Amino acid sequence: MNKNLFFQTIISFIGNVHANTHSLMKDARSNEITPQQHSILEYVFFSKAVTTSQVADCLNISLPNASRELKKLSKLELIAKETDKKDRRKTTISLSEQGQNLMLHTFERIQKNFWEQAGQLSENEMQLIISSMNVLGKKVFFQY
Amino acid sequence: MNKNLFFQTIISFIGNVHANTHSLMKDARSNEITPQQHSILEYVFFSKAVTTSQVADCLNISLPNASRELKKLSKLELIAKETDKKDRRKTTISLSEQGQNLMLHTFERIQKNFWEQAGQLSENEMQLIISSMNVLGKKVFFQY
DNA sequence: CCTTTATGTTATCATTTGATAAGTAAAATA
DNA sequence: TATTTTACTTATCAAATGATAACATAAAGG
Repeated sequence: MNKNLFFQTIISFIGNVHANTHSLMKDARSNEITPQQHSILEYVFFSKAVTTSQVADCLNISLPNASRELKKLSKLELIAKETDKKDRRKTTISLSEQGQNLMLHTFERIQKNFWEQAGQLSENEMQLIISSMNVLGKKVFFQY
Repeated sequence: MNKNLFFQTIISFIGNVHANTHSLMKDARSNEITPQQHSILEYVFFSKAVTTSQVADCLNISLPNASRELKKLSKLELIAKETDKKDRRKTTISLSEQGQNLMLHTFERIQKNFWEQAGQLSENEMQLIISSMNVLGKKVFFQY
C-alpha cells in the first residue's frame, strides 16, 4: 500500500473526527465553562485522579496556563485540589460532585446529538464500531 | 450492549484522537499560519474547491470570521479566491501553488511524526486500519 | 420591478488561549 | 547540609478566536 496515500487517509479521518466533534458539541457544553475547560474536565473524568502536570502534558497546555484554568475550575467548585501526601509538591485533581454532575449532564446532551446523527445502531454495528476503535486505539491513536 | 458505555467509549476515543493530533502536529505546522488557518487550508486541500460558506460551516466558524481568515490567507497568497460565474455572490476558494506546497511540506513533517509514533506497520495492519477508519467514517464520523 | 433572501465583507469589541518571566516550596542529590 | 531539580503558582502581555452590527451586492420570487 502507498504510504503517502495511507497517511493522507489518516489525516482526512482526523479532520472528520474534529468536524464531527464540533457538531456533537453543538449546544451541549455548559456555558459556565470554556471549551478548554471542558476538555480538562473530560480528561479528569476519564482519568479519575491526575496531577496538574499530567493535565498540562495530555492536553498540550503549558503548566502555568493549566494551573490558571484549574484554579478557575476550582473556584467554580467543579474540581477539588488536594496536595499529594507522598510528594507534597504535587497536586491531585479530581472532579467534585458538582463537576461530575456537570459532565454527566453534558454527556447526556452530546449523546442526544450523537444518536440523532448516527440513527439506530444494531448490536452488531456497535460491536464492529468498538472493535474498529480498538484497532485504531492500538495502532494509531495511543492512550493519553 | 449498554448504550451509555458504548457512547463513553466513543467520547474517550475522540479525546484520544484530539490528544494524538496535538502530538502529531508538534513542530509540524508552518509558523506563517495559525492553527485555525491550517485547518482551513487542510479542508480546502481535501475538498479541492469550496465556497466561503462551506469553509465556515464545516469548520464551525462564523461567516464573518471565516471571511477574515480567508482574507489573511489570500494576502499570504496561500489561497486563490474567484467569484463563481454562475452565482456571482459566491466565492470559490482553492489552494494556490504556494499553499499546496506549504501543505505538502507540513504533511511531510506530520507524517514523519506519525511514523515515529506508529512504528513499522505491515501491509495487513495498514489494511486493517483503513477498513477500521471506513467503518467509523460510515457509522460514526460522517463526511464533512 | 420590488421585495426578500442568500452570500460575503468590513469593522469592532470581548473572550479565550498562548507565551514567558519570576517566584515559592518540597524533594532529590551531591 | 548545600545545591539542584521538580511541581506548581502568580502575574503580565500578546495573539488567536468568537460574537455581533452594519453594510454591499447578487439572485430568487412574487
